[in-house]
Amino acid sequence: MSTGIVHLIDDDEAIRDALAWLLRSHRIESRAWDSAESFLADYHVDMRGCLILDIRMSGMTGLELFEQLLDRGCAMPVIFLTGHADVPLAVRTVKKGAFDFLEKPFSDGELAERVVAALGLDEQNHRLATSNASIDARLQSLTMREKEVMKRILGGQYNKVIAADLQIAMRTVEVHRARIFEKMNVRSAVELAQLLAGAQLD
Amino acid sequence: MSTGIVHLIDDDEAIRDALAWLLRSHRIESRAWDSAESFLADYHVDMRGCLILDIRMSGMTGLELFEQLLDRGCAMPVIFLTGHADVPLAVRTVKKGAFDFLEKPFSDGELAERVVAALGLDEQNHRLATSNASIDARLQSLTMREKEVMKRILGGQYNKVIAADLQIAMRTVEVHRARIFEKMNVRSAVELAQLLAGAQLD
DNA sequence: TCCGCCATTGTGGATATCCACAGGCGTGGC
DNA sequence: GCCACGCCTGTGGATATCCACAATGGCGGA
Repeated sequence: MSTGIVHLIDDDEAIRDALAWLLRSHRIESRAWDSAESFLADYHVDMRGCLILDIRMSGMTGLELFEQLLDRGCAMPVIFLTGHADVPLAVRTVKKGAFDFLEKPFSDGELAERVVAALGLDEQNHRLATSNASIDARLQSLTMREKEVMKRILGGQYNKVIAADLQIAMRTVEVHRARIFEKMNVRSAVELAQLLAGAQLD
Repeated sequence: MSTGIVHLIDDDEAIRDALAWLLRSHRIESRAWDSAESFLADYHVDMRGCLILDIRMSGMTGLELFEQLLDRGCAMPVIFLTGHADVPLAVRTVKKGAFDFLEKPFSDGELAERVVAALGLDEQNHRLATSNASIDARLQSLTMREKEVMKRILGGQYNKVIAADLQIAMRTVEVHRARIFEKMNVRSAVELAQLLAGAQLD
């Protein structure tokens, strides 16, 4: 069960109503916004779901909104609606990370299918982000010295070598190592390497 | 210095000549093919460079060629040329991995810029593939038992636990472990984990 | 001034690993 | 029949790690 909804952003009320109705008939919850500005005013990075953007709106365009969202670290998938065939624009936008482009007119089923896929991707991104945030928090809890030791542990160095490298006693390295494993919630250097390898951190 | 060239695939001789001339004026080497079929007949997975495909050709189309190449594990970037604005098609193809779409008419500089970027990506992909192939070869050299032991080493298990798990002596695990490290060219479990984490294997 | 935390160093001892050497059994290929 | 290889087990011993406990000094905040 997804906790995301579809954000409908279009300055044309008739379009918003039609889209909301269409999605409702597929049991998909949505929220309508009459401008990019009003959406941005309420936007926060923890928002879930996906966006349906008309590419051309008065005021801030769909593209400008998309750029803003990228800048703010938004991970929600974005589906563009366009009535004008502009291949270079579509290609450029998709390569920048837009989820999809839909050219009007399109069938109800087609839109619903894309939306379902987009919400699925949002769910997946959310799980990944949650996992990464947990790992990142653990990393933030390490002291500077612990980070220096951890870097060398991950480089495959023995405690004796780390001690020589940092000009401290091997016993000190042993203490740091134990603290690092405790804070990162792992039991060995291998587990630590695997944990960080599976994460995509900032 | 890239060892890749630009493969020009178009059934229109005038287009091929014009493109070749344009690229030559930018000191970019190219090879022309008058059909998708003729290119495929000569294609092999070790080919380097990038492709410029006209999307509509008599016989096998550019799209059909692209699908064939994906099936054959081709990693060379593909730039599509099209005279017809078809947003859904362009979006679908780019999401499948096409490097770019260029709509006619386009400027010389624009094409050259895309080609240079595509050749750069090919270079990067090649380095990655070479590294992965080396790692894969080392993995292939492991015996079945060694693979079983390695899996558990990477899972963070101690030798004593692996021994109990596989119903063999701990000394046996020690021997396998040493052989694994020798074949994979690492000195510790951490190095092994890092090696495999950095690789994208089949 | 006191307290908590970080960084450091140490003792003692158990467990895990690495290295070298040695040998047996089963299987498949020549 | 012989040989090579994989898998297995073992001895001996050195090195690396983990765990528990203990202590000191510096620093920053209350």
